[in-house]
Amino acid sequence: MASPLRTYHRAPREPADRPRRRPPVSPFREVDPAQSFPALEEAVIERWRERNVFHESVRRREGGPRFVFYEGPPTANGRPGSHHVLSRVFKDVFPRYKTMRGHVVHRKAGWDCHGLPVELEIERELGIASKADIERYGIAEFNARCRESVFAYIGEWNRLTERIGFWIDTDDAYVTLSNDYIESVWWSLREVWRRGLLYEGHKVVPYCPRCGTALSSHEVAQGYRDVVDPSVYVRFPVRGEEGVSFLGWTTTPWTLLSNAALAVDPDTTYVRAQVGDEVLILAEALAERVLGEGGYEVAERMPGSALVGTPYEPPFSFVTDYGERGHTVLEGDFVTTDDGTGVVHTAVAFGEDDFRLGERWGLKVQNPVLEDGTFDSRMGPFAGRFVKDADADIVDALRESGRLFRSDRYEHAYPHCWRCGTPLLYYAKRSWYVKTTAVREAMLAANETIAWHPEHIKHGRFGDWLAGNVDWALSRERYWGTPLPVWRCDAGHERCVGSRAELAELAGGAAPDDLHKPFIDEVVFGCEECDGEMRRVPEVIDAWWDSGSMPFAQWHAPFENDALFAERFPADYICEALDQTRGWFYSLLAISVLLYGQSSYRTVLCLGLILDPEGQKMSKSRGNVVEPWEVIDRHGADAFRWYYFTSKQPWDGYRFSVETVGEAVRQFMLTLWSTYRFFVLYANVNAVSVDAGYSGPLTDLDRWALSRLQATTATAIDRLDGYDTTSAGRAVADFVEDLSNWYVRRSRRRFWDGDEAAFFVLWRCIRDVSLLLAPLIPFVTDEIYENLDGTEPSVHLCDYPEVDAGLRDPGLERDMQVARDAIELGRAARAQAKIKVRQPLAEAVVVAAGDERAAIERFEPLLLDELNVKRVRFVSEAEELGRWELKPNYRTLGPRFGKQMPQVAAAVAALDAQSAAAALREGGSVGIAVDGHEHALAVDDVQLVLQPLEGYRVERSGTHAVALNLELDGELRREGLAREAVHAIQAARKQAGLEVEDRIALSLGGDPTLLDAVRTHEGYVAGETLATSVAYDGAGAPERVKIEGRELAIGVARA
RNA sequence: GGGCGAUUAGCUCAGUCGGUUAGAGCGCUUCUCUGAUAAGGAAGAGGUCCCAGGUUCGAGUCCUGGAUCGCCCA
Repeated sequence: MASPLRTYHRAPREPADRPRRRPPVSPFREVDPAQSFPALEEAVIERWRERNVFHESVRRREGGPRFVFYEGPPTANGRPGSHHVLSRVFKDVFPRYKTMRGHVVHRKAGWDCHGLPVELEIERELGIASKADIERYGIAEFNARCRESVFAYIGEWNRLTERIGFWIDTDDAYVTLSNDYIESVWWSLREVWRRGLLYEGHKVVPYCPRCGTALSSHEVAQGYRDVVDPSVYVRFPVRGEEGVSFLGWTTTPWTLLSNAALAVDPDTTYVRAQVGDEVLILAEALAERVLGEGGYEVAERMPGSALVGTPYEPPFSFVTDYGERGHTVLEGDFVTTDDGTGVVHTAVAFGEDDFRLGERWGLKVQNPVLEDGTFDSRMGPFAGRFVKDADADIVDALRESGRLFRSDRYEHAYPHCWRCGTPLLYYAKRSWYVKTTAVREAMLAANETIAWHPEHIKHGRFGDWLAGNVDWALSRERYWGTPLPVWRCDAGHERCVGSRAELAELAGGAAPDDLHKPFIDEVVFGCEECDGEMRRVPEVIDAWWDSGSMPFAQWHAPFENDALFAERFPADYICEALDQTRGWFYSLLAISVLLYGQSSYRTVLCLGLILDPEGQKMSKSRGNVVEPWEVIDRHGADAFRWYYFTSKQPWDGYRFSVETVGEAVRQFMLTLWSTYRFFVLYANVNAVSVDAGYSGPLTDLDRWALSRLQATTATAIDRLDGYDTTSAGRAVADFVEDLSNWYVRRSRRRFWDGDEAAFFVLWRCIRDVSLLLAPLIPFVTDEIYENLDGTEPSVHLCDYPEVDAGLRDPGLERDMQVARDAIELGRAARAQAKIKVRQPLAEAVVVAAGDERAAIERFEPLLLDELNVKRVRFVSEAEELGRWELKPNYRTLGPRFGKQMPQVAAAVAALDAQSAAAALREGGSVGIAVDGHEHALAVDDVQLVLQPLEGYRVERSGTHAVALNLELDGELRREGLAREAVHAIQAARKQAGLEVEDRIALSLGGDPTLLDAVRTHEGYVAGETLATSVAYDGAGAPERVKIEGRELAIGVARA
């Protein structure tokens, strides 16, 4: 009797010899299943170098539409970390994508060279710690060392940049320290100056006493830390009134040494509170909080205005001359009753409110603190001490003098120098400002033109920041920076120099070879307005102005390259971490609005922080930093990139470790790789060549895969256009999953048989996936492309796939989904019945009607095979398997009935479900009455849910269900046993160490029922196990297994 | 103290316009399959969708208040 089972082995086909449209792409290079991705990537990099792929990818698009990318310059004086990898791969992916979409994307690298961090590094190297030390050491020498140090790690940066596949032109990088760059920056400042927007002001500024310089607001923003400061309540005795004191409050006791006045709010109610035998004056609203409930009695109430003018005794008397109104109570509009006592201690030189109050009332500015943050010689025992360190002793002194009312600890965020960590002082200083407030409205308008990702930054963090904009504190009293190009004479005449030529002309010679300090300071010239001598002011500028000037300064515009600048302004895309909101994102916007009245970027992607797996920020001090090389060496750059691109929306931050990247490899990269390997393996085994223009017959499964590919392509394009790698990547990953675990699994036999259509479809899908993902994971995709196609020298020189509408078949995709659902139901039914898939069953009963039935019928062979059943029987009515239940479809009925929904639901429940279901499934309608009105419900208005009857092996989902007939006859049983035997023989082959293609002589023995089953299906068994002969004399064969309690002895020998 | 964001299974994350049975992957348990796979398939366990109010016929989703965490600012 002929076996009903097919034999799947065939001899490899001869290579096809018909004409091809393109060169043969087979045989393919063999693929190592245990390929090391890091090693593969190194090889791909080598190939990119040899073929000059990056530059070629740009060159080929010259003349195409332009996509402008600006590189936010990092500083190369430290090692790059995992967070740099994050921003660099996101900077890479969209330029790559746009290039494949036909844009020309020039990518000029840049390095940020100036600034305090660089100076600090040198100070550490030299073992010095103050500006005086630097000047002693020599500014020329110091700056020379800074110049070297900014490129100390450039080799490492370039190595990492190349290794992670960040394509950027590092050979043509802009550097902010070059004379050309500085000159462009000067030009920008001169433009600002000419419009009267660059001014020197005397303001209280956040000041780092260690670095000896003021900080801009966006620098201050970087350095808030939680600290515990003293919180002291101090008596300020009313002069001439024994036992009566104002009660003041401060968290900076060191400023009490220069107390100049007290401030009260004129409209707030104050009280004289009797506490024991003393009287304290403070705001009524705060009395209870400060003095305790019942701890005092109110002796008198008065408005703050009644207190103004009252003289008092200051807490210390080192300096007493604060002018006429010194040490009296003043009116202050900033006084609140939020905390403290409502009586505000004022020290003119420290604090913005204090300073304004002093200006308003003519208080004399006495600043007893030197620029290094220590008290000057007037301050008695505190002279020479750093102010913050003196707090405790000052509190002690107050306690001894009886002035201290209470001392607590107060935890709050206080700004620290973002580089050196020293607590900042708010300190009255002269400083240069750019009047950005003059263009605030223009900045807000420009912000409207920017596409922010995530969107909430636009009107949230960034918009708020712009709305509350203050003038940009531009100057730094430091050494290594772009010199502020302002020259001034003793009479105060000012000249801002906007170019080297202008400077040379003024100085009657050449501009210095190096525009930095100290050389620039040697340039002196005569004043045009008086006979004075013009000397440069000593300051350098905020390095953020440098980086924000890159749109023009990278080209040395406007001195040259005007055309280049014009065509590459503004940027289409920039990307940095979220902390640049007030950094580069701001400096770019502010400067371009000042100079050009528009934003210098159209789209900006903000990236989140890198956290460790516990959600803690990664920092050297915590020791939880993941070094990028660790990840790259272990899992590879593609895995690293893939993790960043697809694990979540990038601005939410990453909980990150080497292991989480490994998970990305296992989940996706290996699936892709083994699908690819499968293709190559069988293409080579069968010597199949693929015709890229194959137009022969295709199965539904083939057309399904190609349709899914088109849908995936459409999604990828749509999402990448929206700067969303996360859903683009996930969509492609879903497709690869379908390809691997459905298309390939369902098509295995066709691949064994060398089926031309199957090879074409799989080839096309994998090749297209390599194109779709090339911007995201540029290495492995290039490897795959190279092997499968190779028309171009690299995948990165290809066009991004377009959607081929002709291959789209949404109906087919829907039908396949229905069939897969039904198969899943059947498998669940098998699992429930505990019947192995190896055991064939006679029948699957499927409840389905209409489109669903058509879909399942279409894929009946799939169903038969997946469920290992002999036939499918459809029943359109469910009576046999269960009962229908009717539920209202809220989605359609809700909008129609609104408030009446509960009545509708009741009416639906009251219907006779079986007859209603029958009517609806035949396309009819059913009527319900609501409030006396008749309404017709169509099939979409209800959900039909099948409730299975007891005692059936039924799995159901919504309107369809699958039941299995579990009855086994002798034939089914024999077939099941034959399959079990094959399973056991395969294991024995493996055990015997045979290769998969080895032919064997098989001898079997043991239980007669088993032998009978094998005899019946001998052809099948022999075919499956590659047996050239089967003997039934193997009672003594070495391998013994039990199949359903019966013994089988197996002997395999290489034939 | 203010602004912005987040909070969904043990973990990492989806969840569309508000629609009534909230999903996936990983991990775990059990079973299964294996002639590509470090794989695949099935079942199971695992959820007060941070809490409390409110709007609504109906809230994970919208509104208000609060909690916790992060960032930014004072």
